[in-house]
Formats: sequence, C-alpha cells, structure tokens
Amino acid sequence: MLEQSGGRGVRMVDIAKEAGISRQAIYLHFASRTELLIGAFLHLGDELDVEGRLAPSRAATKGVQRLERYIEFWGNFLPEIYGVAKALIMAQDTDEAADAAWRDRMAAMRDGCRAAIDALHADGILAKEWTRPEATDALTAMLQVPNWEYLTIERGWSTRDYIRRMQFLARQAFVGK
Amino acid sequence: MLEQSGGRGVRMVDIAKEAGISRQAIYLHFASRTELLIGAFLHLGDELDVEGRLAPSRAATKGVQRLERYIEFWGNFLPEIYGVAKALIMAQDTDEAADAAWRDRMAAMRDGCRAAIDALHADGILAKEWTRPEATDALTAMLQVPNWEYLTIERGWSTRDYIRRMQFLARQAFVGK
DNA sequence: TTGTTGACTTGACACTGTGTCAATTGACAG
DNA sequence: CTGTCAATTGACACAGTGTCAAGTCAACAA
Repeated sequence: MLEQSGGRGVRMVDIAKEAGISRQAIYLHFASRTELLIGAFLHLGDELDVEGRLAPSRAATKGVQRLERYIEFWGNFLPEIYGVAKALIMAQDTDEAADAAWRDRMAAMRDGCRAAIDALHADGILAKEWTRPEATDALTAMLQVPNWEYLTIERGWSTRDYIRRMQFLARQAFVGK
Repeated sequence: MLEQSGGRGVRMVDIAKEAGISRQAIYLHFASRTELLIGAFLHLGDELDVEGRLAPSRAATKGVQRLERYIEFWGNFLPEIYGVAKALIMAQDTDEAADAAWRDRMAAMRDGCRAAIDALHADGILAKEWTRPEATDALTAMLQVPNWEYLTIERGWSTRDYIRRMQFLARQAFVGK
C-alpha cells in the first residue's frame, strides 16, 4: 500500500481493512504506527535480500569498481523501498522513534559510502581535495532519498539514468586525476 | 520562532501568543497555516534582499564564475531561510497549497542552476557527458535543502565548508577537462 | 462435556491540532 | 448616538492516533 501511494495517506484503518482485521487489532501486534512502519521496513529489507545485493560491491577489488557497484546497488534498491522509506521519513517530523530508526538506516548507508571512499583511498586515487570523512559525507548526501526522489519522480530520470549519472558524478568528484 | 525551532513544533497557538493576539485572530489575516507559512517565506525573501544577493552571480562574465557565485549565494542564503523552508517542506506532506508553493520556489532555484549551466555551455566548457537539462537537474538536486540539512546540521559542515566543497563538486562534475 | 485461553471484535473515549462560527466588546469616526 | 472594525471568548467540527472495557468465538485440555 505504501509502495502504491508513495508512502502518503495510508492510515491505520486502511491497513486494518487490507489485513482483514479491525484497526484496534493492529495494536495487538505493533505498539504504534511507527513500530509498524519500522517492522515493515526491516521485513522488506530481508525480503529483498539486502545482504545478497551488496555482495558484488563488497567483492570489488578496485576502488572505482566498489564505488560504482555500490551506487548501482543503491539505485536499484531505492525504488523498491521508496514507499516505506518515505512514510518513515514523514513520520520523522513528529515521531522520535521514527527519527531514530531512519537515522540508523542512513548510518548503515553511510557505512557503505565510507567503504567505497576507503577503497578509493587504498588505491591512492581519492582526489586530494577530500579527506576521507568529508568525501564520505558528500557521497552520502548525494545518495540521500530526497535527492533520488527529485531526480526520478520530479525530473523523470529512469533508474538507469540515475545510476549512470550518479556514478559519473561520483567518479568526477572523488577520483583524482 | 521557526528559525529557533528548525521549523518544527510551531503551532498556531504559539504564533498567536507571540504576536499577542488570539489564535482565531490569525485567521482574520491568513486563510490557513499554510498561507501564513507562505507569507512568512515570501516576506523573508524580501527582507533578505534575494535579488540583491543574486546580482554578483548574474553579473559574472565567465561560466565557472557564475556557477561558483550561485553556489555561494545559495550556501549563504539557505541557513537564513532554513526554519521557514523546513516548515513549508513538512507541510508539503499533507497540504496541497504548501506543496505547490514549495515546488514553485524550487523551480525558481532551478532557474538559477540552469543559468549557471547555460553559462558553462556558452563558454564551451560544459562536460560533454551532460546535456544541459540533465546537468541542470543534477545541480538542482545537489543544492536541495535536505542535502544541505544533512551536511550542515547532521555532519557539522560550516557554511564555508558547504560552499567550498559544493563549488568543488560542481566544478568537477560539470566543467569538462 | 466443561472450562480456560487467546485472538479478535465492537463501541466508546481521550488527545492534539486545524479551522469555523456566533455573540460580544471596546475604540474610534462622523 | 450610531455605525464600523478589529479583535475577543467560548464552543464546536473534523481527522487521525492511541486506549480501554466488555463481549464473542474457536481451539484445546482434563
């Protein structure tokens, strides 16, 4: 449902109707709407086999390869989690727990970025203008959800466009001549 | 108030109290909370003299200069409007009018980006990998508010850091060798 | 067969925040 | 003295989340 609606306008009563139970019964399984969203997000992560999808990036032997594969992973992964992610991001504004949960996920994403930047550094090709933490910050920012949202949903970039162009952008930005 | 709170948790009753009038009286001046936010945003734009601040970028004779000055403008401007902008962005999720208003402002920002990209193109130095609309999209995305929010508030970049590094990023990404 | 357990249901209610309405007040102008 | 205008007070509607109490119903155990 979140996928279909872009994460917007899904109320507890809608979820209950879809599940064929009463609204109140949801609270027998989840303490709050936020807990339900977090549950859905983690479940989705398992179902989509995040770890498996990350394997190619982790197996990369060269820094540039690692960077490009990570961006490829992310560009393919994001469209599949967007609905739930967006719902969680919106809940952030009013809900402490949603905020913490999303920050945690973004920290995990940043770890992937750091690994890619570290791999560039290990190859001695990280552009000299960056320190590793700064480059990690910049890459993480580039891959932020609202960024992807703007480029694909607003500006009509396809997944292929997004991946190709972000890979180019990242190479230009982080790989020294 | 929005500035102080980062755009969060400012209710009509809080605004009324601060203004020394009743909550209901606000509705004698603004049709809705969203209209008030939009009014505040536009008022702030006037007060901060957006047009004046944009002059240096517009006066630039070379493409790279135009790009760098636009990023400098934006990096200095954003911290000053962040509170109100964030409130408007959050209102977007539930309010049609807020959504339209913010999109309009972002379209204006995109115009600035397009002008910078066009200037690079006019100098014949836009990297050959980009078409002008694509480069404009990418630059606009880079300068998106949530991006700035992440880098400064979350990661602790100063305004100076933000401007310098985004300028570098943009040069690397868009200026051809 | 009877009794217990557990998941679920219904209906009602509290709470928050926005937006609306009616009746009233107080100041100022002609 | 009267009309106007801005503002006030108090009440209420509406959405959506979360809570609570009482009742139903099927499965399972002794």
